[in-house]
Amino acid sequence: MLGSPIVDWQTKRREVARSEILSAAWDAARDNGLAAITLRDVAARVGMQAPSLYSYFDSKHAIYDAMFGQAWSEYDEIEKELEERLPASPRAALKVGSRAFFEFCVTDPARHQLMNLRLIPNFTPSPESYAPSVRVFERLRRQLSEFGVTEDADVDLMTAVIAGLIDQQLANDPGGDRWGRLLDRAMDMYADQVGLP
Amino acid sequence: MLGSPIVDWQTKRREVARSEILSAAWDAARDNGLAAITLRDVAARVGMQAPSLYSYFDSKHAIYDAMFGQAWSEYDEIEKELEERLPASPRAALKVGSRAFFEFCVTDPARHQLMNLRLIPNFTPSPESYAPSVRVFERLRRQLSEFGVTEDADVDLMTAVIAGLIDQQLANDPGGDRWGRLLDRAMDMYADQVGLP
DNA sequence: GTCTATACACCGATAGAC
DNA sequence: GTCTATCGGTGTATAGAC
Repeated sequence: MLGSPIVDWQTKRREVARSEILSAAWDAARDNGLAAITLRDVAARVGMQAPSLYSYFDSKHAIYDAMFGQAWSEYDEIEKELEERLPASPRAALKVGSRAFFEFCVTDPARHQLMNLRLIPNFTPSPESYAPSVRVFERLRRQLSEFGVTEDADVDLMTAVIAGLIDQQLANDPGGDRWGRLLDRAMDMYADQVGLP
Repeated sequence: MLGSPIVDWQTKRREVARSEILSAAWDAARDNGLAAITLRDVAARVGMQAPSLYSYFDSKHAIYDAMFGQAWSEYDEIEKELEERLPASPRAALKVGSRAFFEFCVTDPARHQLMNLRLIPNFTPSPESYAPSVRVFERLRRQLSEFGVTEDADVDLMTAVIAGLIDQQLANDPGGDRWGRLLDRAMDMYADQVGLP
């Protein structure tokens, strides 16, 4: 592959810059809220002028899109590692897995809003950015099926219970654990419902 | 009360205008999304110029605030009527009540975002607008306590289950009923958990 | 009192010089 | 690739007509 290193340098340099921009965007989202991100602020955080961002992203939505993919990819990696040391007991595995997702969402509200809610007007993730979230969901389906839970409705009920605890925690007790401490109990409630041992 | 009719005319006229503005704001929210409301658009819908809105509301946030109070007041009225013909059976009552809230939220996503999520940056409802939502929550507490459910954690679990179904329905199957048809089952699951007959 | 006209600072986005 | 200049739009605010 002669000559390809030069392309790699350029590509890598570009990727580094994109990564720095995304990092600045996350900082801005955590500081002022996801919807309150401004290109001027993000640019200033990386020492650029606002229009220069357009050399790396086609639009503000493209930044949101990359952030969406990044967040789900990050959680996908966490779950991939977690999967190898998951308890054999269905209930214990349910509790460990749901706790991981709960903590991931609750520790960064802006990230959760982007991942799980549709609060950016007219923003729909691109297929590439959507892919890692599909991987996470398919892994959940597979894990549940190994415990004998195969009905779509059963999986939907599971996601609803976890999503509800996360949303209530963030909306009504941010920084606390009023709903977080209900998580294990909620998983037992679900396990009873779908007949898990 | 001589002379008071004049005051009433003025007050009523003002209230009518405020009501029309709010109605236009709801239309705009449903058309373009809650966060995408613009004062110029709202004003145009009621045949005004944008600055004229400041004669009726102190700021855009004041409009959101009034919308928040209006939405919860409306649901408070619905529940007040519903309460008189609630089934005696705890499980049936749970299903009827949760269905009412679910439908109210799902039929108007913009309203749900305003009522239950915190997606408008720096917006916190005023005490007056917050009051009707407290009334709704206290009614739920009272109804549950009549069934013997008195623990705060039990009430929190209930709100989380319903909130989760609503959020998943709106985020992943808007316009459908993929999570809506799980509502009765979820209420049975909850009733089992808290030991309701 | 209510409206129109106008202004300000900021936003996302684009054009074009270098 | 990065900059300056600029566009149309936004929330917000005030001055002043009627």
